[in-house]
Amino acid sequence: MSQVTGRANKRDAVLRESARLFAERGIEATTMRAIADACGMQAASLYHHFASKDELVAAILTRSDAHISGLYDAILDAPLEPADRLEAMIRATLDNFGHHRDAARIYYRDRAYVAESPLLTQVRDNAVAHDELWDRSIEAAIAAGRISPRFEAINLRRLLQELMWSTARLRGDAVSADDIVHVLLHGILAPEPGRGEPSHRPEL
Amino acid sequence: MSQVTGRANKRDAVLRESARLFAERGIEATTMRAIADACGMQAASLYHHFASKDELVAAILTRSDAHISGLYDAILDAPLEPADRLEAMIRATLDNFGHHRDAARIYYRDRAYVAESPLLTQVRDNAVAHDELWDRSIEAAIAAGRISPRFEAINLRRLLQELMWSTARLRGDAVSADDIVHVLLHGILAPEPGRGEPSHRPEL
DNA sequence: CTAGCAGCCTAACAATCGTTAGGCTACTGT
DNA sequence: ACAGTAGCCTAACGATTGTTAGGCTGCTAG
Repeated sequence: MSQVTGRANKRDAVLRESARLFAERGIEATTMRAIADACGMQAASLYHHFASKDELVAAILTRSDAHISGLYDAILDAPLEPADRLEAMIRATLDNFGHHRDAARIYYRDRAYVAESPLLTQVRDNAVAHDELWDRSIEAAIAAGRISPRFEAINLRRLLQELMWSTARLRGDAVSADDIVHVLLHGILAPEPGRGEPSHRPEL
Repeated sequence: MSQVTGRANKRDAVLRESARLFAERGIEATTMRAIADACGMQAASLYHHFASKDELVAAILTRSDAHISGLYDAILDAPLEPADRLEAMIRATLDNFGHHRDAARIYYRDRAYVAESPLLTQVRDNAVAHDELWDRSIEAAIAAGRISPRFEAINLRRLLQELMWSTARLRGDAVSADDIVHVLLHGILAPEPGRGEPSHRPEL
């Protein structure tokens, strides 16, 4: 049981390289031979680790899904103000990008594939539950008057998701999660009368 | 002599249907046969209108590129305050989504393809010029103190572009351009004293 | 020591890809 | 009236796709 070095590492390498290629070029545009080349092996050898291309994709997305699901569960149990819960969910999503950036990009990019793959029913079911959590959180924040009245709940969820997911395409060190949260929140939170922004004094 | 409606319209139908499929499934994941099916014709018949799949993609992206380039040229010639210029550029980008939503999604999604296609050198050159305009506009707005000091110019351009482009994936009637501008601007503009909601009116 | 199997290889499969060849039909200009 | 051709068709091409078959090598459990 100690000879794990050359064993599980190769499988991880396949996962990592294929995720990178899927994210950059698309699932269907990335051939098994291209993945094998990136891993320094032959295409047929990939099938020693994964039964099919679909299963390889499923392994990438399932791992990321487990991570974000855990984060959402913790938020679900926490007693948070509506606006704080919303910020926590944004930060959880961005944290997932930090750990599974390529998986997030694949999920975001190849949505039609994700919607049709028979191996991703669990991921899709979780996504539905996550969407409902988003909807409830946004509606609560709206009810609490923390969101600009120009937005409707359902459209705002989709807009927020698109905006968040798009940042997974940025290089990890380019823009911090704090910066992204700052952009998103100060656009959707209703301005509080009599209170300026906590961090910076306005200057002109 | 336009008594037959299905004549010259067929080429446009191919452009429209293929753009829709490319945007939803990806260029390489969309086969010529799938495009032909969507147009009610045979795959080989597509080659009567376009010499190759690459040329079909190029026709879609070039048409969109011409539109956005025209909008940018008008902004370039207009005497605008830095923040107003930035808002005008955001609105121009969103306006392009309204007219060429699928093309924008293709350009945004299949970036690796766009970067390599020999038929898209003009589109790529224009994109470089547009990026430089974005950089200059952002730097000017920063110099004028209109942007939160937490952002660096180069990273902010990329962030803004990702955020804008991602909204092309939304249904056209879901979120208005005004709403998107509101989200973006109030996250990046430094708060102005004594004003609740800044409402700029840039003219083109 | 040796049987077994993990891990990789080469070679090849059927299916599908973008594309081409060639033919039919109906309209057009003269 | 008739040649030309736009617009579509069927059939097929070679290349590439995901995948399978079968074999070699070296480590490991008993």
